[in-house]
Amino acid sequence: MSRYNVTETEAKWQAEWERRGSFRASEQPGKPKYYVLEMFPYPSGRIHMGHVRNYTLGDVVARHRRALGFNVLHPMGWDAFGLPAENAARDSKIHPAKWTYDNIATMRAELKRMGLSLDWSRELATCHPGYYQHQQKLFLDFFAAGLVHRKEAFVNWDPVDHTVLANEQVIDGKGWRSGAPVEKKKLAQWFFKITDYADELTDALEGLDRWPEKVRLMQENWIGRSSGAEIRFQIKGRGDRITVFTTRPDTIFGMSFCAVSPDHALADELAKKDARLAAFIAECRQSGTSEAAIEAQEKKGYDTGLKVLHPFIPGRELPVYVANFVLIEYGSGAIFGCPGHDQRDLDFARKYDLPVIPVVLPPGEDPKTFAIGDTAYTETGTIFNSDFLDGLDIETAKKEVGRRLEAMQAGHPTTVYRLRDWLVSRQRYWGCPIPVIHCDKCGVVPVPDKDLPVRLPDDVSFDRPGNPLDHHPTWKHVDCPNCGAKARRETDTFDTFVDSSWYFARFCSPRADVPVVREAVDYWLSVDQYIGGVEHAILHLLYSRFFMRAMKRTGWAKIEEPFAGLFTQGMVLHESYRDESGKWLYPEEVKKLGDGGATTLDGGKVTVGRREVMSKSKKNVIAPAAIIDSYGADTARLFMLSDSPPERDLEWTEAGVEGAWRYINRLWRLVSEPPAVLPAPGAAQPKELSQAAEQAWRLVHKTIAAVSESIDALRFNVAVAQIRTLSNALEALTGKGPGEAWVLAEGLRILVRLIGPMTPHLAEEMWATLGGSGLLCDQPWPKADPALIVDDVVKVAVQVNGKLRATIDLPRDAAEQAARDAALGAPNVVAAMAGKPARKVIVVPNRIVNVVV
RNA sequence: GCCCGCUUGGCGGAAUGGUAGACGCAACGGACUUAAAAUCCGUGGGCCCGAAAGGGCCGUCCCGGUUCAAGUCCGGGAGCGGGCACCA
Repeated sequence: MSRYNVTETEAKWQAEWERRGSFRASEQPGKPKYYVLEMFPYPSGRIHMGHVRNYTLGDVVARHRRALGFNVLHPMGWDAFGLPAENAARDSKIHPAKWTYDNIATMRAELKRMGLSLDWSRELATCHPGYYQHQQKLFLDFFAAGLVHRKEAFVNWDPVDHTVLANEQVIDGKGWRSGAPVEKKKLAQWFFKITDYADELTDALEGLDRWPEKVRLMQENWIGRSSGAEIRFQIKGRGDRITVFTTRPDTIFGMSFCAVSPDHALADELAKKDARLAAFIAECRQSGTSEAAIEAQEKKGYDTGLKVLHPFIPGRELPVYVANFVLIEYGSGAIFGCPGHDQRDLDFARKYDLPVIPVVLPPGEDPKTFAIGDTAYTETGTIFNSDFLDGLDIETAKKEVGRRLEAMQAGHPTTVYRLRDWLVSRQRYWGCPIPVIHCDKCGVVPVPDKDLPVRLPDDVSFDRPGNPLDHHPTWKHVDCPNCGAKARRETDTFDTFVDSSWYFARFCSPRADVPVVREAVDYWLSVDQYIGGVEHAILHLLYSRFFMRAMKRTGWAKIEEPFAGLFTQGMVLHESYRDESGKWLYPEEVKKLGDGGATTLDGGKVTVGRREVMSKSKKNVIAPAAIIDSYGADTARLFMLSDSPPERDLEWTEAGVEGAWRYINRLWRLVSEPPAVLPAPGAAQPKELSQAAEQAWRLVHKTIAAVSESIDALRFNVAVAQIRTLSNALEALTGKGPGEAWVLAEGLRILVRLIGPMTPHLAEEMWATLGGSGLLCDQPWPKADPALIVDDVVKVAVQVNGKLRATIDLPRDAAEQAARDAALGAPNVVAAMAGKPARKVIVVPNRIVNVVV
């Protein structure tokens, strides 16, 4: 028996595809294009199962679209800048570039063994000057267009490591590596003005109808548009005002205090003359920003002694506090407090004994007796205790207050956003240098285009904490391009999210000496199907949407939305194992028992943990390379596609892999050792088909239709099930009856094309064995014969009072009367009706008859 | 706290409001084999009646509703998971 030789076969076809350049893409005006993209990997060292799943999903789409006649672009690259390379440099004395390029070489080789239909000629790495020089150019264009600014901002500062930390790197208020309490420090940083697009980025979400609803919602919440009013309160005895943002201007008559953030300019000013206030502010800055810290933290305030005047109540003065719960980043960094209708304000008012005046009356409450207890009232109601607002509903009152504030020039309706400008400066070496120069005379001077790229120096050391670019003896010292005086290079590099915000555009013209070639991006973009993990639902996908708009503004593209279709795949899970001492064990270090338990290889006790995301720390990882070594890429691909719907998490199981492996061998046996001699391609269809052959032939066509639909909807697990149903039926053909050998041969030739996107190597091999000409990957997608996908006789269910009582055979599209008569004549139906007359009979053609008695 | 999603056999999962459990995994019974692996055939939601053929009742997290008909639609609740979070 000829066993399927995976290793040889897969290598053979991979070489053949590469030799022919089967998946090279080029612009072909007039041909419909299709751009399939999976989120490019970070070169961490090895390919992991998450990658395998991601790229397999994308490859099915790419190969299917190719077969449908689309001009497909399916590229691959490397998100190659980032911190792990610097850590490796520090810990193992390997240069970040070497570490990164070595990893890329390893991972590229691993990826190539998966048989992906990628255009490798377009490969790019973001750490290559050939990529990042164009990023620098884009930055300069954005800068010139006013989309970039430099400003002082509070950042997380690690006083031990001497570096800024991202929010994600602050755990419980402490630096993730040093463990030192993080300080909020004001530093000059570079920002992209993503907030300029806050409205547009929100509004355009609605048009992204091929994005998951969930991701659109997350982005909407993240941008956090909320409308309300700005109110400017006059400070008593001073010329200036405090500007406050509120979503509840209707509760203005319930106001009992004003509060500003400890980081507010007014607090700063007052602290200069008030040591106790200065101490209070310092204390506020100390305390952590973590969830737990906030939860535990009490509302605290410091009475500045200042008073503000109520805009609508002459003579009413209200105290001004500096309060720890007011955020400088949101709104104007100041609030008015209405304790009756805001829980935080209520907590604060109770602590400092401030008045609580209810101004929204819940429906059915008596205005004379209604009072606020420990819970602020935030629901709907009627305004009272509020002069000219009395009796109005909340929405009307908001409008009225807005109108009056405007008339008094004391405020106006406005919209604020949770979204903040994107801080892109990082005090890191392994990133794209920000191409500006600081000159004492000229200020910030952009690096002239002719001096690009600003290259990273190779000779850096990592033996000191902080930014190696800053420590470099010569790199930062340059002459001002403007005045020629001694000046200093910017030593910050870009956040790596900048690199990934436009790589999909660079893929359209990856070797161009400009960031992108307009004809190429105009032809290929937007990405028709983008596939990746949901963990990028906000940052990467939002930044890319901003970048596309910025590129349009600067003339590099004509569209706003980079990704027309988005699919977020589930994660790959595996059981975890621990031995008696609690040490994590790799799956290959345990022996599985039949009852779901496990032992160590020498019989020791093992605790089987729940299935969770594969992670190195828990050792519940399976190396893709090992799976490909023993089962081949097609097996891994088939298992991942068939076991779970792609959007859900997938549990990796040895048994499931075995199942996929068995199926591949079974298909191969059917093709290599068919039960009868198979007619060559093109043989005419026999005039007569046995009943079995006829049925199988109909199933072939039904399967074409069903699989096409399933793949189109990315329901690959269903597509695989449908193909298996077909192969089960073809397998049952003996090849002896009239036409059976022909149906078997033609059915297999179609089956091979249907499974081609999923198990491409096996499909090529079967195609060749079946005498197909050319490569399978160049074959068009099969077409279903509409006449064959409907049966002449259909099974119709018969219900009595909604309960199934019989199944009857009827000619397709039988007349209603005929269906009714047949249904009422079925013995079980007669019995179930127990002699009662049918009150009503519902006939759904070709499906069901329901008799109501 | 706010927002969102999910819940179907032992397991992964199928099912345009129309025969719940396709397809597979694990399991069990059998064939082949000295034996095992591989392979092949068969059984498979629960309970009940029947020797069998077959039939009955219950069943898609819980409670209620709409409908001739609900896993699917609507209202309420529980559990699990995710996102955001002192956002005024």
